[in-house]
Amino acid sequence: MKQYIAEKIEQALTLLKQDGVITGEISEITIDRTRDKAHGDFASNIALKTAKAAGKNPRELAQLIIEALGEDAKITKTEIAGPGFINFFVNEGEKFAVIKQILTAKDQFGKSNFGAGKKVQVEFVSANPTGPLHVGHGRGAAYGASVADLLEYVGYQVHREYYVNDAGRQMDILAASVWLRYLQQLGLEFPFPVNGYKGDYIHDIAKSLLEKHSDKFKVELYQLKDGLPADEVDGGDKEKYIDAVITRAKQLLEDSYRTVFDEGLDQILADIEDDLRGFGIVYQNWFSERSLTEDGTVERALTKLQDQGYIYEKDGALWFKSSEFGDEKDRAVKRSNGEYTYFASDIAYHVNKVDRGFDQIIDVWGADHHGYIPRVEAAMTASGVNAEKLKVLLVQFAILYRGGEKAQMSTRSGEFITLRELRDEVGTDAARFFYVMRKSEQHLDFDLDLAKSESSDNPVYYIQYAHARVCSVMRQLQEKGLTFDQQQGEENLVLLTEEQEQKIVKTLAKYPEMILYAAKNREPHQVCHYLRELSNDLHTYYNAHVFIVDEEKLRNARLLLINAVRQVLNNGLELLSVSAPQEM
RNA sequence: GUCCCGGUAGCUCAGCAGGAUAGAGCAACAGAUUCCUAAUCUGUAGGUCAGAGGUUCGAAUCCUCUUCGGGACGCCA
Repeated sequence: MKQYIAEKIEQALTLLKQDGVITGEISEITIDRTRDKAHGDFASNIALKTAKAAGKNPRELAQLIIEALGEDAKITKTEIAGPGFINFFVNEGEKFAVIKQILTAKDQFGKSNFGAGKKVQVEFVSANPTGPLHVGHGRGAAYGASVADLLEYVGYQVHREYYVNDAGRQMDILAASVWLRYLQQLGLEFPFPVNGYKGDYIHDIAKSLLEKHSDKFKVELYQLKDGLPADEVDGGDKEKYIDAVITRAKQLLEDSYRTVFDEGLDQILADIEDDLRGFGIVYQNWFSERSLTEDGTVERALTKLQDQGYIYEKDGALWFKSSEFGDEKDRAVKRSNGEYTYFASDIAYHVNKVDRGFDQIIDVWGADHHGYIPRVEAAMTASGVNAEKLKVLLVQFAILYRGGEKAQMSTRSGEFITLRELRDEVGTDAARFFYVMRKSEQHLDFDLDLAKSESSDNPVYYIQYAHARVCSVMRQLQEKGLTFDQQQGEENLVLLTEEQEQKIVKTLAKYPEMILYAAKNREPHQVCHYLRELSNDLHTYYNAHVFIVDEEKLRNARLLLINAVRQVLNNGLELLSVSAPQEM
């Protein structure tokens, strides 16, 4: 309907332009749903916006537009209001059309082909596989997944990808940590490095390494310790110490180092994948960073930049002239020790993304990485790929609260609370919903007590209960030996004259617009707010009127309406990967 | 110092491709159940939209400055 009115106005304006009434530019046509019923159903400010170009006062122009609109069966009345708004009153029967649309389209209602099949890649989470996902990763996971799902919903071809940082120093630290725990399990006694990974899961990985390979990777204590610098506890540098341990591990283990390394990587990655699947997230691809180095992609990407003169050497390291492309300063791509930096593989990765033919590339990053954006864009531009295809979405931190207190640390291990612990505590539904409830660039206060509570204060329960309530009414109908006659309901929708019914119809009609807006702006929180509103409409209606009335026509019309509500609640919840229970 | 995000009711937040009287939820207070789930609903109260300028017929929304809070500024990832 909104679209329909916009088109009508466009026609009217074209007409006026032909007649020479309007000479200047016509602004974009916007149609708003009115807040006040006295202002009709829809309103447009087009006369206000175009007044200057037309050289007329707004009300005068509005009158001319209305005249040019002509008669229309769907619109019962138009009027000029305030400074020059045009208010539209829509035919009653026309408003109910959405109910039939919902029940015909079912779970397809709200979907569209706005994206026209364009290929979009969404990369999110991409946490280092050095340990289980924690609650800090949860928001990026829920947000990235919802954005991806929204885009798919409106017709994009979406490719979800997890970039696995399976190379680099952090992974070496992991491998060394696993090996040291393995040695300790074999009876070697030595203090664990200050900078090593100390989580319980490291012991588990070491244990399975021991089970699979027995003492194959065992060395004597002197081989391990001799000649190593001091760790922090002994007055040394913890960074230098752990690097020396890594070097020693590689020397002693030789080819077996990779086995130890992969044992840690594979187990943690399997855990992450399982965790995310449990969180309702499935990727199309897990992209290995290591593969970029191994197949020479990184080398080629850097050579290309070098050939164009964007790489230079300083202090034994290689630098990319990102400052020539808008970055604050130049960035290192190869360290003086000969290893590529993370940035080097990221250059290769982003060029690779574009090469794979995506029309749009979306990276979901933590807000603390925002300073990283200019250098990646600089690298893309310097590499001759279109940096405008990249859109980085930043997600602010989520702070967990329990009993009014911050609860970032896990009470048991003293480490960060894992995502899995969170899901166990509040459930996947609540976690998915709470994480996307706020605008992504807004800090999120995640109230664990609220997420767990089975009360109307909890928006998840509130919405799910609205869905269950409709199902419950339908069960009641059956118990009373009555059947729902959809056909008769459709024929009698005009009987829905109560204000709560009118409100529901209005809210239902907004769903597709809301979805499109949310997708275009990558704002899944819009869906949350919408679902709460629709649920509120339903609960209000429920309390004000009985649906299963004796009068058959009215009864079926009402049941039709609440079934439409149930369908839309179901669609919205499904989009957020939150379940829509039949009963609670 | 530079850059990013934020400041809206006591609290948590919507609204910000400019539009008509700034909205929810929680908390507070007052109510509603012989009736489809009270896991619900209704009502009351609550505001210098951080502050100051500017653009505009019109600003919470756009621009500038100030201020407060969070974050980022590595040969880490």
